[in-house]
Amino acid sequence: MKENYKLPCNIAQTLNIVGDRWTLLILHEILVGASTFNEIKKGLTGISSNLLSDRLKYLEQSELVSVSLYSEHPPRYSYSLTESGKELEPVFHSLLIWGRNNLDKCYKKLVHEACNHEVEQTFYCAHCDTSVEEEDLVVLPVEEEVSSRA
Amino acid sequence: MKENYKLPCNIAQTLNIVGDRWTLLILHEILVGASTFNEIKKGLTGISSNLLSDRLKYLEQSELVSVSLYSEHPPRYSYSLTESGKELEPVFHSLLIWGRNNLDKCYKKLVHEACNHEVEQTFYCAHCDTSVEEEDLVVLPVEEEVSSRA
DNA sequence: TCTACTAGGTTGATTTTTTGAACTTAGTGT
DNA sequence: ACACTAAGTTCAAAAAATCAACCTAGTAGA
Repeated sequence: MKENYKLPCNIAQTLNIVGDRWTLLILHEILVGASTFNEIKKGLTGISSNLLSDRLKYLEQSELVSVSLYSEHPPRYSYSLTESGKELEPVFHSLLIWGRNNLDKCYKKLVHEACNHEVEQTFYCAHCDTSVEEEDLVVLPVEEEVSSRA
Repeated sequence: MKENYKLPCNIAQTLNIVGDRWTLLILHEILVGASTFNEIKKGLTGISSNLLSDRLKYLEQSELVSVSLYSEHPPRYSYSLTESGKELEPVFHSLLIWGRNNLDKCYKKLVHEACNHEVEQTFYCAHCDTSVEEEDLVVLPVEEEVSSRA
């Protein structure tokens, strides 16, 4: 396995998997419905076949994408996201919202289906059953889960 | 300006700014407190001086980072995030949470400071004053804001 | 049957990015 | 005077991405 960033940080390690050029966009394309090689390629103007092919292989190996052969003769493949892949949705949403608020030209917005109004991101603490603001969050080291169970 | 991805998509356009190798990690490093060139460089094992220098210039030009000369003689600069830069915090949080749930080896977790329990991401609709689940969200095109004000 | 076309890629050359190491300039500390 | 730090710059080499052409297998039409 390649090891781009050698930093003891979730973000760096996550970016080692999804941070390469085109990778997040490929995953997003599959998330929004593209399922065959050419559908993905058509959705991503400018990507080359060999790169898409390489990335799909890497993503399959990383278990973010699963591939199924839906026709043996001729061979036809269908790409879909695994659970891990689907869990990237909040990442896409946060990038979309950032773009909405900060890009000169933005294309999409994220709305509450029921009322058609735009939403914000927040955090929820299941333990306190309350919503938590950015400023009440802390990033803590994970120490092999010793103390958190005691 | 460079134009990597030519796609009509917030995510692609956002990644045109922050999607280059090392860029998100540089922003994150500044977010968590690094302020001088060498502090940033020390936090990011493996980055080379010229790349860090290039990225900082690009980020300044993109108005995600602001630079101030805090000593004229010798010249010493201090880097900090602009409002746009700080708004990337939810992106970092969502990457951190993804890593927490999906990496083999993870280093950090995001907790509610008051109770020390981990939080989840949700969305909040100000109009309905309610929290909205992933499945009740839709991505809609932004059309020069004609209909949404009427 | 011949031709064109689609899906799903592979191959190889060229170009662009990154890395890596050395060097610079200006000042500090001993 | 000498070593050392901050904040970079310069240039060569290596790695990654782009681009265009090619390939295999099948399908559709004339």
